[in-house]
Amino acid sequence: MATDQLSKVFSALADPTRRDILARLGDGDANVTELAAPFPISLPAISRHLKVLEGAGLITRDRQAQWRTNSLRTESLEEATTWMQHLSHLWDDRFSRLDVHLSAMKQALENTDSDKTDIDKEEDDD
Amino acid sequence: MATDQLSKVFSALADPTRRDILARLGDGDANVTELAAPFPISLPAISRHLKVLEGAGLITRDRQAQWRTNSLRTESLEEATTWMQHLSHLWDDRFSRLDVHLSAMKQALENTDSDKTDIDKEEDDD
DNA sequence: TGGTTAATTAACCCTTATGTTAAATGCATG
DNA sequence: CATGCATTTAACATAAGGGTTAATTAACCA
Repeated sequence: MATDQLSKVFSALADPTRRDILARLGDGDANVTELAAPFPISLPAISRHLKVLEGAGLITRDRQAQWRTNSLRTESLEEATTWMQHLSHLWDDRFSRLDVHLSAMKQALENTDSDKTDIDKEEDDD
Repeated sequence: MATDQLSKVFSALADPTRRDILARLGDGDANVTELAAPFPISLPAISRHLKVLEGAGLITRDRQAQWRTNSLRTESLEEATTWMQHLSHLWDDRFSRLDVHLSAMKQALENTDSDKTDIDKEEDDD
């Protein structure tokens, strides 16, 4: 199993179901049953996915009554993003061909941060 | 196995050895033996890691003679970074709404003598 | 052709991941 | 206190991941 946090984060993000869950949480907190609804897999499976996300620091969970509210937490995500950008920049520094592409992409994102649709479009639920 | 590209990328990044390899490639192209050198694992293991990285589109490989030059390729990395940033922004957007609420509450708390960080999460959000 | 070097593939082992169903836990309430 | 609802844990099956050593492929060179 992944021992370091970065490995945990990437490992957590490697599953489309978990990415879908995160995207949904980006839209607002939700409990387990609500999160499970759109998926064809069992509740225990979702419960375990949530545990993985929590272990990666990507969500926090709050027991309220018999419900457990799940909330997005972006610190870990940012840590991972930073790592990736650092790598991109290493490469850019050597060849600086992708630099324009990257900057444009970043800028585009910053300009449209209220665009809250279709994060995860590859939908791999079999 | 991960079928979609994004899953493959994150899955590839979930392994510290593979991340180390990528970081090293950020410093310049290298062949398999060179890449394997710093690691305590066998050459076939490294070879397989490289295959995973290639499958995720994170490196390209070029057979030159009996050597295989491995090069970083950042497009996939950027795709993944974009996904993560998008998610972060979704959350930031939501959080900034919450922030107003928090500031108000903080102020209220400062007016009283309480030091508690007992902050309501927004519950009925949509 | 045969030898050397670089890298991969094959066959195997063990651990982890992901799913299932059934049982258990936690909590609210009649 | 029994019942119901939300969620987790247990026990299990199976697939995938990552490592090993041994054998194989590929390219170069004498």
